[in-house]
Amino acid sequence: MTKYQHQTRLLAAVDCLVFGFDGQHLKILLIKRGFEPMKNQWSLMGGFIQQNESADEAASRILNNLTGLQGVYLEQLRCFADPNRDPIERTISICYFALIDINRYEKQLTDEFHSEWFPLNEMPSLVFDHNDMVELARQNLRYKATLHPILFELLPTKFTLPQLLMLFEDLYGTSLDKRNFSRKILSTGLLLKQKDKNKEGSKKGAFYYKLDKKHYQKNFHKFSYLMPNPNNLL
Amino acid sequence: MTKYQHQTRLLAAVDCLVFGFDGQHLKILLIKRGFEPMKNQWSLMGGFIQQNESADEAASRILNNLTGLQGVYLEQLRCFADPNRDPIERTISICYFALIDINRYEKQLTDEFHSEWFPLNEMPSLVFDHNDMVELARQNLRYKATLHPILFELLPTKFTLPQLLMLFEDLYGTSLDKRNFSRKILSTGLLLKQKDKNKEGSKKGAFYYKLDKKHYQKNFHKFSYLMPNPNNLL
DNA sequence: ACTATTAATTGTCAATTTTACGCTTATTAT
DNA sequence: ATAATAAGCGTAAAATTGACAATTAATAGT
Repeated sequence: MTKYQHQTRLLAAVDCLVFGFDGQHLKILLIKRGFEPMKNQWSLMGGFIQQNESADEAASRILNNLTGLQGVYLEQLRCFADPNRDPIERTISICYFALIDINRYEKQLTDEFHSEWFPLNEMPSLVFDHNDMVELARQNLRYKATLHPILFELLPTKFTLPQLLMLFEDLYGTSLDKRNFSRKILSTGLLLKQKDKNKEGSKKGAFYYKLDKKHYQKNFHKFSYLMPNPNNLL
Repeated sequence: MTKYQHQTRLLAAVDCLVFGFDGQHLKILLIKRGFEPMKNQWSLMGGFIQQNESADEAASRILNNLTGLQGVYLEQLRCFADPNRDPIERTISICYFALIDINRYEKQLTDEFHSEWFPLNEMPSLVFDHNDMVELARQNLRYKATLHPILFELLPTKFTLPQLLMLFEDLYGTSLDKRNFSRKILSTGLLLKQKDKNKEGSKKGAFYYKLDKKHYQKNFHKFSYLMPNPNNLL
C-alpha cells in the first residue's frame, strides 16, 4: 500500500495576517490579490502549500514573497475549512498571524511590495472569509496579550512606557491610568530601564525600556486567576 | 476558469482528542487504529475530511462514528501539517479536542466502541504525531482554563466543590488550599448552590453546585492581568 | 534668562483581594 | 456515645489595586 485509496484530496493554502502598531493605532497589512478570482480586491497575504513544505514553512515563504518579511513573530491562528469558502475550488486555509515593528519595514512594504497599512477599525472589506480571520485574530490577540507578553513584538527593541500604554489602549479600545499601568507592567520584572530617552513625543522625553531577556522566561507569567501560577507548575 | 491549475492537492484529516475526568485524574480517550499503517496501535479518533463537509462537521462526524459522542464540547486546537507526519501519503491533520463528562458515557465508550481511558500521565505512545497533539492540547487546556470556565464541561451538571478542586489540582499538577479555592471560585458568581448533597466522598457530604446559566455570560471573565477586563470592552 | 507649557514620572492612601492559616460542623461507623 | 473524616466557615496580616495629586524635566516663546 502506497496511498490512501478513495479519499478526497484538497487544495491547502496559507493566509497570513500582519499586525503593526504605528504609535497610535493597531494596523493591519493588506495587499491587492494578484490573481483571479477576486483579483485586485484587498486580501491577506496568501498562497498554496507546496508538496514538500510544512504549513509553517509555507507561511514563512509566502509572507516573505509578498512582503519581504523574514524572521518575524509568526504563529498559527487556526484552520478555516468551510467547503465553500473559495468559489473556484474547495481550499482549506491555515491562517497565521505575524506581529512586526511597523517602522522597521514600512518603506519596504509600501514601496517595494505595494502592500498597505490600514487601521484595524477602518479596514476595507476583504476577499472570501478573510474578514472572519481578521476578527478572530484580533480577539485572539486581545486574549493572548492578557496572559503573554506578546505585544512587545509590535514595538521596536527600545520602546517607552507611553508607547506601550497606547498600544494596550488601542488593542482593548479603552483608556488606562498611566500611573497604575506603569506600576503593573514594571512589577512583572520583564522590563529593563535604559539610560537614554525618546524625545519625539514630548519635551521631557520618556525613558526607553527593553525586554529583559534574562528574566523573560522566569517572569513570563505574572497573572492570576484560579491558579497561583499556571505555567510554573509541573 | 473552474479550477486552480498546477497546485498540489493534499489529503486532509481530522483528529479528535477526548478529555474526561474520573474524579481523581484527567484522562484521555484512545482507540486502536483500525487500518494500516500502524493498525492496532493506540491513536486519537481520526478520519479523512469528505468533499462537502467542513472541518467542524468532519470532527463531529468522526467523533460520533468512533465513540457515539454527540453534542459535546468540541473545539479546534490547530492544524498539523508536517509533510512527513504520515508515512503513507502526505496528510494534513486538523486537530480537535472534546471535553466530556466521563461518567455519562463510560459504558458506551468502553463496551460498544472499544475505546479506552488513560490517565494523561500514564498514556501509551501514540501513532504519528498524536503525542504532540496531546501535549499541545494539555497545555492549551491549562492555558484556557485560567481564563475561561471551561473545565465544567468535564463534570456532571451537578458537581461539588471538592470535585472541582480535584480537577484543577490534577490539571495543573499542584495542590491548592480548599478554603481559598472555594472563596475564589464562588466569588465569580458562576455557581449556584443546590439544596442536596453528594455523599459519595465523605460522611458529611458536599453540596452540589450547578453552573448559573443566567450569569454565565456576565461573569465569564473574572480575572485580571494588565486589563481591567479584556472581554467586556468594545 | 525667565516663564509658560507639556508630558513623564513619582507618590499616596483607602479599598479590595490574596494568602496562610485554625476552627467548627455534619455525618457515619464503631 | 464517641471517634473519625472531610466539608465548610472564619480571620488577620500581607499584597495588590484603584483613584487620585504632586513633582520633575525639557522645550519654546517672550
